[in-house]
Amino acid sequence: MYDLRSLRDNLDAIKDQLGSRGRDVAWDDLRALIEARRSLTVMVDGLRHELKKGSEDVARLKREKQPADAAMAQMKALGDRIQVAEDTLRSTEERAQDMALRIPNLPHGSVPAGKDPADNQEVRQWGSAHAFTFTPQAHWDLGEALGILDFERAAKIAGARFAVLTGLGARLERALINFMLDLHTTRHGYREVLPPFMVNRAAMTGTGQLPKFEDDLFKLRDDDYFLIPTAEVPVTNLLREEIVPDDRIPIRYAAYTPCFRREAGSYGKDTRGLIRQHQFNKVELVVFSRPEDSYQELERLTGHAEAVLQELALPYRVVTLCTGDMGFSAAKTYDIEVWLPSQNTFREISSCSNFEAFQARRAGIRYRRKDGKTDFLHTLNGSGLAVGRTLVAILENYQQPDGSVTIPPVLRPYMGGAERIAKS
RNA sequence: GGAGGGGUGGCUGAGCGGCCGAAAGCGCUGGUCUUGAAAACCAGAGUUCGGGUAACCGGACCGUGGGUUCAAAUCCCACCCCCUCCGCCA
Repeated sequence: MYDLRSLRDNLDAIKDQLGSRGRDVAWDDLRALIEARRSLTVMVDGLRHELKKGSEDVARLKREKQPADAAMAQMKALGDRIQVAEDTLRSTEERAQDMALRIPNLPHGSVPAGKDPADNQEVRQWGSAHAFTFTPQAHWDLGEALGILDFERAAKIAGARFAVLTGLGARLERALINFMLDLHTTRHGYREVLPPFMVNRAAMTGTGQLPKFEDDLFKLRDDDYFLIPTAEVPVTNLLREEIVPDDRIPIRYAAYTPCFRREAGSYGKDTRGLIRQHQFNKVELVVFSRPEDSYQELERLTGHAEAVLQELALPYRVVTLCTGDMGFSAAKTYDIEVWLPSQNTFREISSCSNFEAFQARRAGIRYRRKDGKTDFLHTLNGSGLAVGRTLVAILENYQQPDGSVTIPPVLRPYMGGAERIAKS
């Protein structure tokens, strides 16, 4: 989001630069609201000043045993006027604020223009797809045959887009979580965090899920809590309304959490398998950076996510999302896509974004610069990685002609030494 | 869930409804002193909104939101959070 001050000063420039990303914004209404807020502020401040002075006069008159009734009546009337003006100011400010909260972030200059995933730009590829001597099976067929995935019973106890993992499947999921966290905390310098899986409205607004995307979230009926759609929400909001000393920056957190998404509007997409679930596990990387370092940090962060796939020897590519495919809050996003042989294509397994000061302004995340001034930090995050999709990639890429699955060597210590998953 | 106590500046902690953005101590920053450091002494220092090129001026902020009053950190109400005890509970 933009603060109202810079919106007022740069409204036309912001509107131009947003282009089609800003097509939902009623710019003229917003401009009028911001200007009204400013003039109302001037008025209210003046009236309050008068009231303060008047009240001091009353105090003085009373001290000097002078009659104060006239002054008091005058101040009473002034107070009533202030009340009215303040109410108007408050509602004007709220409306302006609400509009500002619905404006998406400005894409960075290096982001390719475009309207859909077809316009994304491939940055690099790593590894090469295994040449199968047989037709590779989809992970859901493999998993069900191996007795480690159970979608039918998941539907019975919960519904569509849920899965039950059992036996070595459950063990593999847990192994992946531990492997990823260990990698990021010991080799990449992240501090591990285990946050709440439910957050309040303020946190959701801070990272940009609210107010615009409430329909995508699971919400508790009797409390104003939401299930987190990603660890980004609780972890980024860890520093909400704080001013961080310069010497603590950069701050890097790695967090495992389940993620909950309603997937409204995705009917018919990826209906089978683990790719698109209402609940999935993810290890998330979150970085707080000085503004001048944030794009360097984005490259690092992306590299840390890629390292997981390299360790697992899974082929992937990195793409830069175009302006039309980027999320609401991001200034620049790299997607990492893993190779899925059964679909003969790359599928997203990580999304690494620089939000610049967009989230920091919403959440009040600031730091004390060396010159003593406060400034907003830049926030970044990336999946490191989506665990369910990683499990999918392992099942499909490591499958054998007999339907068993080899366990990648780096995971074996986490699997009690097991080397393969076979039908038991 | 029941009973009681409490939420004030980086921290500790004062604050008769009016001259309180808020004492004091600690910590912090600059200076004096010192070969250097410590100590001592002096000075400075919150966040935010608006006006102004600027110096500066004005408003708001004492958990949050309402209310009473000419005037609220101080009084009233609701909510949130923390602590103690009881109940329940992994």
